[in-house]
Amino acid sequence: MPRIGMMALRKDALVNATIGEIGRKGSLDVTMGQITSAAGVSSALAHHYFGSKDELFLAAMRAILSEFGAEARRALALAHTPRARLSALVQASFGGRNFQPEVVAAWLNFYVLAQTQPQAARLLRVYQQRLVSNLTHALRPLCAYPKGVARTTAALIDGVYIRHALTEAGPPEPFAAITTLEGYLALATGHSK
Amino acid sequence: MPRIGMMALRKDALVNATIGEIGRKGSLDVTMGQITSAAGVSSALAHHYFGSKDELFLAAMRAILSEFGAEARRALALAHTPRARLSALVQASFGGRNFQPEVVAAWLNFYVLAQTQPQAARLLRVYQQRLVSNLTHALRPLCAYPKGVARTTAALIDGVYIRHALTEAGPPEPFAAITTLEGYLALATGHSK
DNA sequence: GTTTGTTGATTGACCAGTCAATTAAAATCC
DNA sequence: GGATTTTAATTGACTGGTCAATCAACAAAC
Repeated sequence: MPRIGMMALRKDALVNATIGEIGRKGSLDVTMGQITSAAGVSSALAHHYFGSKDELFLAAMRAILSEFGAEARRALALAHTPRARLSALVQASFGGRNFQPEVVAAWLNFYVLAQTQPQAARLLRVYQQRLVSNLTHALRPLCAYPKGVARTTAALIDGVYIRHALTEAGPPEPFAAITTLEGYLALATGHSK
Repeated sequence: MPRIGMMALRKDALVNATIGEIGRKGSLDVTMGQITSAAGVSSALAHHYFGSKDELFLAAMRAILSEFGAEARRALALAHTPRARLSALVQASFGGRNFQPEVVAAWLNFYVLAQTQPQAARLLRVYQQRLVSNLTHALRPLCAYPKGVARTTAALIDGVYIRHALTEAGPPEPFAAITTLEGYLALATGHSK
C-alpha cells in the first residue's frame, strides 16, 4: 500500500525502534531483525532506507543528540540570568526523554560505538563541545575559571548519567541527579539556584 | 609439552590478551580467535580453561577490578591524614595501569557488559560501593555531608574516565584528570591538597 | 506504465563451542 | 633405572547457528 510519504514515517519508526531495542537489550548487539520487527517492517526495508546497519545506528544517535539539543535550546530560551541558564542546561540533561532508561542505555552504547565508528566519534565530540561551550558561556560571569568548571560540570553530568544507567531498572529518578549537579554548581559559583 | 603449572600462565596471558584486544578494538565485539591468537594459543585452549567467552570476559573484569583495589590499598597505606587518603584514592584511579588507554577502553565496555551480564553488574556494583565507602570514610572529618560528596566524587571520577576514553589515542594524561578531581575536592572540603 | 513501497528468499561470511586425537611430562610400579 | 600408566596441555577440524546484506519480484498509488 504505497501511499507516498511513507519514507519519513518509516525512517522515524526505525530510528525509534533502534533506540528502543538498544536500550532494552543494553547493548549494540541488536540484530536488524529485532529492530525491524519492533518497527513492524521487514529487515529489507531498513536496508532500503538506510543502506547499512551503521547508518541506522548513526541516525539513531543523531536523533538523540538533536533531541537533547532542542530541549537545551528550549530551556535556555526561558532562562534570563546566567545562573538560570546553568540550571536550564542541567535540567535539559536530566529531563524529558533524555533521562528515560532506554535513552540512557542507548547513550552509553553510543559512547562505545564512538570508539570504532569515526562518524559516531565526531557526533559525540560535537555534542560535548557544544555542552562545554554553553556551560562556559553561562559560567563566565559567575566564577574565575569558567572553562575549568564547565569541563568539570560536563564530566560530572556524564558520570551521573552513566551511574544511572547501571542502577538497573529503576524508573527515571532525575531529582537526585539534578540535586547532585546543583550541589556542585552552588559550590563552584557561590550562587545557589 | 605439558610442563605442569601452565594453567596459571595461560590464564594470565588470556586475560591480558582479552583486556588488550577489547581495548584495542574499543568494543566487546572481539572474537575468541583474536584473543587467543594474541595470547599465542589456540581458541580451543581458552574454552578448555574458561569454559565460555563470558567467563573469560568476567575474569578480565575481575583482573582490572582487583588491580585497582590493590593499587588503592597500596596508596591508602601511605596516607596518614583523611585529606591525604582522599588524594590517594584519586591517585589510584588515574595512576598506574588503570589509566592506560586499553584499560580505560576495556573499562567502558565492561560498563556495557554489566547491562546484560548479571555477574558483571554485581562486580561493578561491588567496586562502586567500595569506592564510595572509602571516600565517605576519608571525607567524614572533612565536610558536613560526606556521603553526598563521596557519591559526587565517584561520579566525577567515572565521568572524567569516560571522557578520557573518548579523546582518542592520546597517551595517558593523568595530570589533567587528577587536577580536576583535586579542584573539586578542595572546593567541597575547604582543604587543598 | 512508471514510481514508490515492500517483502521473502537467499547468500556468503563468520564464529562460539565441541570433540577426538596427540604430545610429553610426571607418577607409579617392578 | 627402565617400563608403563596416568594426567595436564594442546590443537585442528568440524558443526550448528546467526546475521548483514542482496535481489528479484510484487503491489498499489499516481
